[in-house]
Amino acid sequence: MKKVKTRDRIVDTSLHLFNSLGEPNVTTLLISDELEISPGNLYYHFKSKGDIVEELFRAYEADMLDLLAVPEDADIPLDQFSFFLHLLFEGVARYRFLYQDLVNVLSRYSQLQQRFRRILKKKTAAFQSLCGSFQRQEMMDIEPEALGALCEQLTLTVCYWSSFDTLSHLEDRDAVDPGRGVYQMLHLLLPYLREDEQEQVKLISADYR
Amino acid sequence: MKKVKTRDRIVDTSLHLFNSLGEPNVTTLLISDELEISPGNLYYHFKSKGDIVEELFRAYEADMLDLLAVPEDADIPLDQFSFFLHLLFEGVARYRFLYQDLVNVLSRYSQLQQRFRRILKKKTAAFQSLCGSFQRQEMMDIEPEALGALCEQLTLTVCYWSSFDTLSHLEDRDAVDPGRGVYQMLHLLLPYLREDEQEQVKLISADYR
DNA sequence: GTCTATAACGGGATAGAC
DNA sequence: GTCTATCCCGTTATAGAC
Repeated sequence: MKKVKTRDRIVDTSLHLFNSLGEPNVTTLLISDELEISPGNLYYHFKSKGDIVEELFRAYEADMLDLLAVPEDADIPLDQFSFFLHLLFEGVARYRFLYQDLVNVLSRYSQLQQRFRRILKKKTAAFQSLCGSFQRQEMMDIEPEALGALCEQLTLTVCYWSSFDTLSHLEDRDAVDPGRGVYQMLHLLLPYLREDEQEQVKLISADYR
Repeated sequence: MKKVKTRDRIVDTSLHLFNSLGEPNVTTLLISDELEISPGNLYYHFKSKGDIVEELFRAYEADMLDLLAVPEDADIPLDQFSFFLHLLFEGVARYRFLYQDLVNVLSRYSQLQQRFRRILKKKTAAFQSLCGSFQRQEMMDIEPEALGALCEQLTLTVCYWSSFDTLSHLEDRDAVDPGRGVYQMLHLLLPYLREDEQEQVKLISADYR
């Protein structure tokens, strides 16, 4: 029964507040209030608000780089792919505050820009390699040009789907369902799959509906 | 040679600054500075910064509602459709500050939320009707479920493409090219079109590449 | 490690002269 | 309509006691 360190509580609470209220709307005072500690105490652990954001970003970055290390020439089956999508959406949803006010956040913490872009590139590259795997397995048939557009579209959707979904369908910003995102992603892929695989994806995606 | 009214200059300059720096980063002082008028003068014309945003939003809303009034049962040819997309992207790009920090902006100017959502719905509905037209003309073949996913995807892309594109490819936030967005949209539609129409879209989209 | 108090700053907005 | 001066407030961050 170890006591949770204050530093860690600050990180957790900040993430939660950032996600539900938007990072710009969360003041250091609000964070310390929520934790029932003094503002001074918060600044003992982090020398600035930016440092909290930085720490959260580092965690996001680590999660993503880990997840996106897709083996270049493995045969990925469709169900494993949809599991991958699921993890991807969960990872993004966990740090959705980054996406909700992207331009603002990246402009105020400019050291994150490059790193963010690097992750974006990795996402597109991962989709390229996954589609490559599908093509080698003869599960997919797509022209090179359409492939480029598709992979960009998949990346866009990973980034923005949850914001879009929240905006257009829900009030409660704390309720996030990665499922609908996965469903949408699978539907992007669908038209380029062979008959059998289309059926398989329809079955998988029915669960996510 | 009529002199441009200060009020209008405030609106124009604000829009420009909002778009290139992000609305939260633009202070009323910066706006008045840029115009070489006093802050007090700005507040003579608008009683708050929010009122400037409100006015800009009203213009965006009017543009969109006008554009999205798609005739329900007309036969829309593909080239007209791509022209429509072009206008749509231009309209969004002109007010892109709204999208760049959407959650933040809508949370601070909450009276815009409903109206924003209404426009979003209209966009999806417009795509539904356009696809309906394509189906009636036997240019398109798509199952009802895939159609729903497609129209949501088109709406998502209209909203976020330009932010995404700027983020992933460009440094200069003032340079916006609606073409790449149109290209991406056409590629979403492509797999559901009949042979002949696919060729036609490929030709159209080649211009936008 | 944690607190209280407060400094320092910036941004939105107003008052009142011209 | 436009200006200058100023107020008010919220937010970040620090100093120094406990």
